[in-house]
Amino acid sequence: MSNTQTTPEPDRASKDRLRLWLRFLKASRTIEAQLRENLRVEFASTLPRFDVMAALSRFEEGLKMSQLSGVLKVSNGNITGIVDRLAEDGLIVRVPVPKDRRATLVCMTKRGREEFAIQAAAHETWINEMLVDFSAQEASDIAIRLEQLDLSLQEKTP
Amino acid sequence: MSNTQTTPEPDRASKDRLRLWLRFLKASRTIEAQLRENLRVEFASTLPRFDVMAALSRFEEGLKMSQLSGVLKVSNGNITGIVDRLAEDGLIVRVPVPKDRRATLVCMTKRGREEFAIQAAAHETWINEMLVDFSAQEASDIAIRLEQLDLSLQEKTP
DNA sequence: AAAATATGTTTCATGTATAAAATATTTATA
DNA sequence: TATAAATATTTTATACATGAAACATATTTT
Repeated sequence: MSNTQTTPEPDRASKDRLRLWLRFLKASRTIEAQLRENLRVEFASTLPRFDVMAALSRFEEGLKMSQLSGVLKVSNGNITGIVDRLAEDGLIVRVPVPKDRRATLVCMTKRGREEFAIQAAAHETWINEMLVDFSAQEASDIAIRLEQLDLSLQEKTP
Repeated sequence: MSNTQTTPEPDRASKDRLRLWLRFLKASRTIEAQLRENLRVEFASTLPRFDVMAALSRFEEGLKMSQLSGVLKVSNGNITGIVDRLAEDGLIVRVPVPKDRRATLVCMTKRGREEFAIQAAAHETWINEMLVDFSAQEASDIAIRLEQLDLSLQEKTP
């Protein structure tokens, strides 16, 4: 007999993990696509714009550009354009940082906060409808499992 | 007493589902970012290119542009550019469809198949390492659960 | 204080991504 | 058989997304 213990089992687990990832990716993309569509149709907005507003809404005192890209884990250059457009729309403002003329602080405007409250409520409703098959318990269980996963992934790439 | 049964429980489940989605998205983005980085560094390629090759490798006889965008669930116009570049690199070819001069069939070249085999093996290894915390059983269980989710999502938006 | 270095942001080149309009061709209809 | 409707793809305009280079400003070193 050939490799009865070393090769078959690792290979099996590897295939199952790959399958898990493919399903994971598919579900994630389906939900994201629906959210994008909803944001576009209902609010003439996009997911990146929503993400930036969501991040800012959690920091009343505002965030610097680099903090924003850090929190959202997107590149620095990317944030510039999104912030430009949100500022044009009067939803956020760039405020100079007193002690550091390199940096700018990005804050929500009153209109931005009002607008985001509306969009966030709609967003939660959309998610709730899409994930209605998951009970509160199951949702909570998997969320915890994913949190562990994310922690282990962070350790691998610091 | 006020809403003891109708409001509190649905609200609780809604919050848990939202939390699940946020964790889901975060994990998905972390893994995707790592895959993108790996593809870029190891093969000077990208995830969309890999996706197109993966789709074509499952259809020996090739796919039409519209079938390709259907399988990958991305827009028609998007596929054009990706296929352009893969064709320039000699990994795929556009073949005219005999009976229909509007359509073109996209097929892998021999070089494309060889290259994809290498990349797919590396891809499986990367995923296996990232998801090593999941046993074969757990991976399989969640994969099935996600398959059900995706089915229910397809029903909602046909 | 001048020079080197580090930090914060934007700009640049390139590659996805979308929806909508344009183009080309096929098929159905009148 | 014209012409209308349907199908297949590309083009266009706009918005993300990245990494790298350019800039501006702060901080540290000598």
